[in-house]
Amino acid sequence: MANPKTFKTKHAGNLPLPVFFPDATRAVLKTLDSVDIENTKTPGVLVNTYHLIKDLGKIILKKHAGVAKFMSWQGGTISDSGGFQVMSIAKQPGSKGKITDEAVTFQVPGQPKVKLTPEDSIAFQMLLDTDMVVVLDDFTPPDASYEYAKETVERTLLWARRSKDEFERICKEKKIAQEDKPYILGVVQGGKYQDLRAYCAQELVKIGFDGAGFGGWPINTSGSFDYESAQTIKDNSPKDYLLYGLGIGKPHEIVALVNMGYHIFDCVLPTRDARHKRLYVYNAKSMDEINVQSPDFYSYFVPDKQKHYSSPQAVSTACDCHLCTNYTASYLAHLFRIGDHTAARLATIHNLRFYSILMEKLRVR
RNA sequence: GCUAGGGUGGUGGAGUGGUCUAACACACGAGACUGUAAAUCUCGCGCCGCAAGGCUUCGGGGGUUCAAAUCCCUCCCCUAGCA
Repeated sequence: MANPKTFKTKHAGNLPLPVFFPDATRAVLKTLDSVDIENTKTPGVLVNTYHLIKDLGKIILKKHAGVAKFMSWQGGTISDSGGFQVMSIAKQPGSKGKITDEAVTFQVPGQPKVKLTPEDSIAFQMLLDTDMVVVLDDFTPPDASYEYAKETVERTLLWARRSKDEFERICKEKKIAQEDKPYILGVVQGGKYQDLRAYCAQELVKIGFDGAGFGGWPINTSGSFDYESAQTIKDNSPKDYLLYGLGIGKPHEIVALVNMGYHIFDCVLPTRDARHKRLYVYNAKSMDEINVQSPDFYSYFVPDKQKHYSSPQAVSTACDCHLCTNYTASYLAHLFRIGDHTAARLATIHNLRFYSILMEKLRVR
């Protein structure tokens, strides 16, 4: 039982770990197409069960042999279960969403009501034909009481067992060979309560998964990153487990978790920040000088500032992305100021390349 | 030169006697964003001050009034039309 070194994919072979998969929630990475994503040396993307079940539907998917082919994507894919939407939609104050042991119901005004059971989520993810499927989980809110956190853990475990059963049932029904099965990930809830985290992780191991996800909100109520829970999950997982920081995170947080032994990450930050005019830049003059283990290895660069209006420099000389090799910071500032969508595209490309460089640097340790 | 309409903050533009540092918007500045209901949201934006608060503004000058961006006189400037 050795530490995993690669992530097996259907379309891109074995990807060296660790990996960061940005979020193409609705089978598109906002502002980019699949060729753009590939050019940022991004190895894979995450898609979302709740959003695709609502927007895409099973019938369309069946004609396209999986979401990767549908979006003409050559890299790896992971599907999220809809577990995050249990928190971001169903548990929002005023939401008409409902969570029971049987299922979660999402209701966003103006959008179709979606009811999702753990079995539905797995079945749809198998239809998406991704390289890793994730069990539906009951998200522990960051401010949850011990009693409520325990309730979410128990429901998460209940759903995990049902998800695993459904997974095996479908694999058998479709006669999927052992080596062709996608990875299936259990998700650890429990919030800040370490005994609940440990219990949840241990029970998931008994059910039998390929890896464990650090679930819930990774930032505690005082605003700092919850490394303690990450460590507890690591300590209660088998050596050969894939460890996945769900929705994580900022570059220095990823570095810390990779150092801890985590392998897989996804996050909206690089793409959303890019659209919000925040670019990540290495504090280095060239790619070779980047040292991601140093405390302040990166900074934010906000192009839409008067001081950059006439800058003839590239955003970063330590970056080989489409933006940095072809355009000046001044031109990017101009595109943002006039509100042209090309600005968001170029910034997104840049931030994705920042993250792919980060993971490259973390691989050659 | 005559006639008419105008001159308000970094910009566009409200306001036509008191509750005006002056709506709203843009621009500018600061911040947030973590398994995407987010190409979004929050805050600031005359000057001094941490704040309470104080001070100064509506082309220039003068006047009327308890009170003027708002009314009157005059000068300067802009736009359109006519000479």
